[in-house]
Amino acid sequence: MRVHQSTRELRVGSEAVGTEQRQPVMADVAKLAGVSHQTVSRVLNGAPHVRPDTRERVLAAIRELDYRPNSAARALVTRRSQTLGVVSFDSTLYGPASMLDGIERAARSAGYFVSVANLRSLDSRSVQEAVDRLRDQGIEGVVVIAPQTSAVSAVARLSSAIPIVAVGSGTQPRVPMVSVDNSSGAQAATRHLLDLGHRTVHHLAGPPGWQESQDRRDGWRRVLEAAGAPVPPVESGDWSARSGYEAGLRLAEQAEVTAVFCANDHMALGLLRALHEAGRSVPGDISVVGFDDIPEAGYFTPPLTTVRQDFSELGRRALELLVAELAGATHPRTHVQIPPEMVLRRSVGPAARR
Amino acid sequence: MRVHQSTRELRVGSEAVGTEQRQPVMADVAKLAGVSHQTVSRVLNGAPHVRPDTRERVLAAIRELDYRPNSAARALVTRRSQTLGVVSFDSTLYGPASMLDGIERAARSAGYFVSVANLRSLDSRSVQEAVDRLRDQGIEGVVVIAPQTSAVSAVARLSSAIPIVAVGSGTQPRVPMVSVDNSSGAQAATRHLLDLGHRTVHHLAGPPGWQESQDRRDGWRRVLEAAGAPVPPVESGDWSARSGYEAGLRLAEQAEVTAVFCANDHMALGLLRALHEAGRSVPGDISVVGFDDIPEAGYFTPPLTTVRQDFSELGRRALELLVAELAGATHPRTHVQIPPEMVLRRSVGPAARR
DNA sequence: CACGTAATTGTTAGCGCTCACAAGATGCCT
DNA sequence: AGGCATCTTGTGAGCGCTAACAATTACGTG
Repeated sequence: MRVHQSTRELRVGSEAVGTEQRQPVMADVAKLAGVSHQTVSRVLNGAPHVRPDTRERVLAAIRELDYRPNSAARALVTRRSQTLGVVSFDSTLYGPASMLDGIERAARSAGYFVSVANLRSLDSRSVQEAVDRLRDQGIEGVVVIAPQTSAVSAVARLSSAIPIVAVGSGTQPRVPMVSVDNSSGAQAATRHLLDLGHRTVHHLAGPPGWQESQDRRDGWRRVLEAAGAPVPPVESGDWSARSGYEAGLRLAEQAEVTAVFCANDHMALGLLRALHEAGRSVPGDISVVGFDDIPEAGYFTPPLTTVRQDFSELGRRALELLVAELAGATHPRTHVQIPPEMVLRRSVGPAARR
Repeated sequence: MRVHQSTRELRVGSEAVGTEQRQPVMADVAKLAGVSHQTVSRVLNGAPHVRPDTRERVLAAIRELDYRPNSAARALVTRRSQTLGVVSFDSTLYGPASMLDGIERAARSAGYFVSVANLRSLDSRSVQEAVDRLRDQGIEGVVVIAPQTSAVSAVARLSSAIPIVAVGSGTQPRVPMVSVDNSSGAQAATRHLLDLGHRTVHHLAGPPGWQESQDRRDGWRRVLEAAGAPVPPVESGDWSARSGYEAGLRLAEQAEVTAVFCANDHMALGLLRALHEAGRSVPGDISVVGFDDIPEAGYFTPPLTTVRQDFSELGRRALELLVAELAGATHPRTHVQIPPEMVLRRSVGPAARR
C-alpha cells in the first residue's frame, strides 16, 4: 500500500473520529444514498432518466451531509467557470457603479458570477492587463465599461481571444456594444433650449478622449448648425463638479451666455455653484441642462433639467449580449443603442429679453 | 486501446493539423523545454532549486506557447481559489461603491480576485443566500459591506463557516469589523455647531435599523446632553436627497431651528433645497452639517460643512483584516475604528441673534 | 578519491468532478 | 413468449495541476 493511498484511506476511515473535518464529496453522498457517484451527478445537473425515488434519496443524502459540489473540479472538467469579468474605469462614479450593479444582477439571474477589476486609467495597457488577469482566473467572457475611446480600441485589439462586450459608449465595429444614444440626447437638450428662444447654447463638454464627450458635443453642434445658430467655443471639464465650477466661472463672465448644456450632472452642479457666486440667476439669466439624471439632480439649486440615461438597463443589456455570445450566437456585431429621455425641471427658462 | 485514450492521443497528435486549437498545457511546455512538467510547475511557483538556465528554458517555452496555467486545476488541488467575495447592499451609493473600489484594489495587490454580490435588502436571508452562493463558487473569504444592524447579526450567525469581515459599521463582538468612528464624527459636528453659539442642534437621522444612524444619533445626543442643551425630536430619512428635502420642509416651519446635523450629505442636499425654497438662508438663518464628504459636497449651495469618512481606506483595511485571517491570524476579533475628519465649508455660521 | 550532503530533476498519485460508454432492468409490440 | 426500444444505473478514464517521494547529479571535504 502506498503512502498516499493509505493517507486517504485513513482520513476516510477516521470519519467517526471527528477531528478530521473533511468536506463531504460526491462519493460520500453516493455511498449514503446507496447509488453511484454518477447518479449523484445526474441529480445535481438535472439529467433525465433518474427514477424519482432515487432522486429523492440522493437529495436527502445531500441535505444530510450538507454537501456542496466543488466548483473547481467541475470547472476543470467542463471548462466552464460560470464566471464573467467586468473591467471598469472608476466604479466610484454613479454611472459605472450603476452599470456594474445592473450587470451583476443580470449575471446572477443568468447563473454567472462576476469578478471585477477596477482601473485607474483606461489606456491600452491597463485594459489589456486587466483582461489578461481575468482570463487567467478562467472567466468565460468580459464586459468592459469603457467610456474612453482609447479603451474601446484597446478592447477591439484583443477581442479575438475571449468574448467581450463593451458598454458605455463608443463606436467600434469590431466589438459588440451597448450604449445610450448620446448624440440624440444632446440634440434633444440643445433643441429644447433653442425652442425656448435662446439665441444659441453654450456647451460644457467632457474630457477629450471620451466617446461620450465627443458624441454629446457632436449632437449639440449639429442642432446648432441645423438651426443656423452660432456655435460658441466649447468649454470642457473632467466630469467633476470642481471642473464644472471652474468652467462656470469663465462662462459667467461672458454676458452673452444665456443657456448652457453640460455633458453631465456633476459638472452642471459645479456650474450652478459658480453662476450663483457670480450673481447670475438660474434660470432667470442663464438656463442649464445636464446629462445623466443622477438621483440628486432634482435637489440641486435649482432642480436640474437633464437628460436621463438608464445605467442599470445599460448594464443589463450588455450582459444579455455577452450571454448570447457565450451561448453561441456567432459574434453578434451588434451595437445596441438605448434612447435617453429628457427630464424637465427648473433650471431652464425662456431666454431673457435683452 | 480504449476510446478515451485514443481520442486524447489523436488530439495531441493532430497538433500540426491546426484545426484543433487546443490550449497548451503544462505538459506541452515541459516537452518543449525538455523537462518534466513538475519542473515547469516549480518555475511557475517560484520553487527553489531550479537551475537558472533550466528556468530560462522553461520561461522561453511558456512565452513561445503563450501558456497560461489553468486556475481550476490549480484550485482543485491546492484548495485555494485566490478569490474573495464581497456582498454589498446598494453599491450604487457613493459609500459602498468606494468601499468596493478600495477592497478590489487591496485584494488585487494581495493576489486575490474579487467576486461581487449586490443585495437589494440586507435581511438575514438575503445575506445568508449571497454568502452561500459565493461559497459554492469556492471563494476563500467574504467581506460584507453591512451598514445595517440586521445584516451584521446575520453575518454573525454564519461566521463560523468561512472567514468573514464586515465593513461599514456596527458592533458585533463575533465578527471582525472595520468602521468609521461615527459617534465621534457626530460629536465633533454637534460640538462645532454648539461652539458657534447655537442654543441646540437638530438632527436629521438615517433610517432605523442602520448602525450608522444609531451611532451618529447617539454621538449627537451625547454632546447635547453634556452641554445641557435641549434635545429636540429627531427627524429621519432614508439617506436620499428626496427624504432630506421632505424633512427639510418640516424643519423649515419651526422657527427655533438654527442648526441641523444631517446623517449624510445627500440628505443635507435635500435639506438645503427645502430650506432655500422656504426662504430660510443657510448659513444666515440656519447652519447645516452633513456626513460623508462626497465629492460634490463642496459645490452645494452653499458648500457643505461635513464630516469626512475615507471609504476606500475602510475597504482597504477590511481587506487587510480578511487576508490576515486567511493567513492564519487566529480570528482577530478586532474592531478597527477609523477616525473621521471635519471639513469646514460655508454652510455653517454663528447663531443668528434673535 | 571515496563519501556524505545539498542541489536539481523526475515519477507517481491523486484533487472531485463530468463525459462516454456499457450493462442491466423494464416495458411494449407482434 | 421473443425481440427490440427505452429507461435507469454503473464503470472507467481523464480534465491539468501540485504534493510527496524517489532518483540523479554536483559539490565539497577529509
